[in-house]
Amino acid sequence: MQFALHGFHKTKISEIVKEANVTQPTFYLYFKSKEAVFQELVDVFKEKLYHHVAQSKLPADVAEEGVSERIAYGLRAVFELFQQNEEVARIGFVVSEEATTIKAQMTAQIENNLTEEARLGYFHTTVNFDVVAAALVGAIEYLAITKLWPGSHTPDELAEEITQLFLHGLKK
Amino acid sequence: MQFALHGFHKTKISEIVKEANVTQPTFYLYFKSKEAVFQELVDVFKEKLYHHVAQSKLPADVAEEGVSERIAYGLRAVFELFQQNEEVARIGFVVSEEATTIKAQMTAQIENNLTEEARLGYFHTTVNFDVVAAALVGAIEYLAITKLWPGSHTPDELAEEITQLFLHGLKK
Amino acid sequence: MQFALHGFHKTKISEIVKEANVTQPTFYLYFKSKEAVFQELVDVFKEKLYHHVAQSKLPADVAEEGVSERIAYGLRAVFELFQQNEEVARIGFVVSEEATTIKAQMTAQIENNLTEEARLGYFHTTVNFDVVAAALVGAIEYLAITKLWPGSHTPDELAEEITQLFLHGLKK
Amino acid sequence: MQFALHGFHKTKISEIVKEANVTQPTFYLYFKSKEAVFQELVDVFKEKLYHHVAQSKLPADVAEEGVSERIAYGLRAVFELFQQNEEVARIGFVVSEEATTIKAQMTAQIENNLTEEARLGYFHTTVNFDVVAAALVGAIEYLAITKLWPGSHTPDELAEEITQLFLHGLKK
DNA sequence: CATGAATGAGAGTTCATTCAT
DNA sequence: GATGAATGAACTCTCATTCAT
Repeated sequence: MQFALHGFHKTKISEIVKEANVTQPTFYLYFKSKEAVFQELVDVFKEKLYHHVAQSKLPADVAEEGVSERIAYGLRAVFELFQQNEEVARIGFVVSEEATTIKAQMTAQIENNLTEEARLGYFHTTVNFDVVAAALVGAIEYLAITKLWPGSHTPDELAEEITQLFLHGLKK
Repeated sequence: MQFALHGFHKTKISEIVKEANVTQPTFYLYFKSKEAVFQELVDVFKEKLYHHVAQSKLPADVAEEGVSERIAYGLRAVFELFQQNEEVARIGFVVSEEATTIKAQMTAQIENNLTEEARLGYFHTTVNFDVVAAALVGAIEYLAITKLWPGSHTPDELAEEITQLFLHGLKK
Repeated sequence: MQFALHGFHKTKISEIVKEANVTQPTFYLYFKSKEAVFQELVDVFKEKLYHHVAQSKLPADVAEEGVSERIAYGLRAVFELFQQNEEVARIGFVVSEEATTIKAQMTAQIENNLTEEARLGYFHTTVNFDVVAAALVGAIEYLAITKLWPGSHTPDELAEEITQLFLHGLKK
Repeated sequence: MQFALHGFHKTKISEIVKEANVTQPTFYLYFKSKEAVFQELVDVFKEKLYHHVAQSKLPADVAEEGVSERIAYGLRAVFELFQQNEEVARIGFVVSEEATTIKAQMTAQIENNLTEEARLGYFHTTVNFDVVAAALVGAIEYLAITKLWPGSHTPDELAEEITQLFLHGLKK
């Protein structure tokens, strides 16, 4: 899909329809406008993302030793969603203007989770969780772009690495 | 600057000149083309970034206990650069097409530094440094956008938090 | 065609399309650019001219009394080409910048022919054939403009007159 | 002078003033408009041409054997004018729109002279003098462009060649 | 007298969008 | 339901021309 590759402005209707082997008027038979298709794609992603995130919560009574697993699980789920819906994720998470909002929401949710878990005593509290959450979201985005979508790393690998890093750090 | 806010395509010469209270031909008195101004801004940022990064390297003979300091120092330097050159950084690091390349180079450099330091025995080697480096760059970008530029956090705070996080992790 | 009348610069797309009763974008539906259309017209003329000139050569074994005929034939062919393709000829031979080159090539070819024929002893050799060739090309151009295209003279008449003049001169 | 090289439309005021080492407002101190300068140059040429032509008439009682001389003399005078005033001649005789009119007038004058001389019995009357006159004017223009201004031939050489050609032709 | 700085008017071009068929 | 053909509106850019100083 052209939008995912070139963003909104560089994507021309003429190219979209050429790729789809239809004519321009046909496009307007199915979509109200260029903006509308784009928005629809963003909405599809949002739908998927929210549905996914809602389902990816592990039960609340996870034991201490399960925290790492829980985090890895959630990350893997996100990366898998991104992998299986690359185009739509690229649009909704990277190139659209709404991406800002979407990422903000995701950040808030992560911050919540972390705070909750910290309250349960799993983490030390020398860092601010809003910063950590933002760092995580930024990391996820850039890893998707540079490691996941090019195919050099699997969701599993990335989830493991990031979990390890964010839980234990680099220091020996 | 309009470019920093809206990117290249949504930024119209007509808006730029309206903001500057001049007419369109005046723009072309000072700049060769829309593309040229944009590229010049990107170049200015690149220049600053490379110069900065080159200077922010601590001496190689830093003692073990200095590693944390070294990393915090480097991060603070980057965040300060971003803060003092918000517009140009936004353009060069976020909205330009060259941003991809610029971030890739920065990632490579960070990976190098980390690998070197790991060889000196400062870090454990259970994570891949290319992933860590990418995670760091992604984190930096998103923290700049959501915490630094809105003004809620200082370069110092962000550098401290991120150093803490990346060195020691969240786990108690 | 506006180009033939006003040349490249004074011809505006807005006028072309007004003449054709369409809007400006329609122009770009059929032509790549203003420059491209113009060049295409020049190329069409060049193609025609070269093809014509190549074909208008009489056999080499023409008898002495045939030389006059040969020249008249060649001239008539050129004038006919100009008459039947007035617009394109005007563009390619008169108003385009490439016209200089095109006329230079034609001059060279005529010079060749004359030199060859002189070597066969048909002409006296008290004139330089490069000057004669240039004179002929200049004459052809200006006669086309002032006598042929306005319709006051036919290709045949012009060819006869010029042949007569260039072979025998005015002197009694 | 830029006009002579590039014609009216491709010549920019900005280039003219750069060449003259003055600023654009200064230009408008001395000339009313771009068009006005151009027209002034054309007028200068016209003035020179008419003055010249008026003076270049040999006495009417020239003897038979003087006709050739008379023609050569007139041609040489024209070529000399063109050589000594290349820029202005290029403008007035080649690139301006008025050139058409100027050449037409010159053609008419030449036709007159020829007709007169023919009436005196110097020429045979198997050619139409309007065609001959046009051919001569066309030849003069193109010879000036290709032989005189590039410097390969002198006015004298060109005048001799053309006189020879137009009086006696090529035929042995 | 000369100029630095600016502009009105208009050029070519592009693109999302829509009729008539 | 689908399209060939067309367009309104907007864009970047240029250039002859003119103020305020």
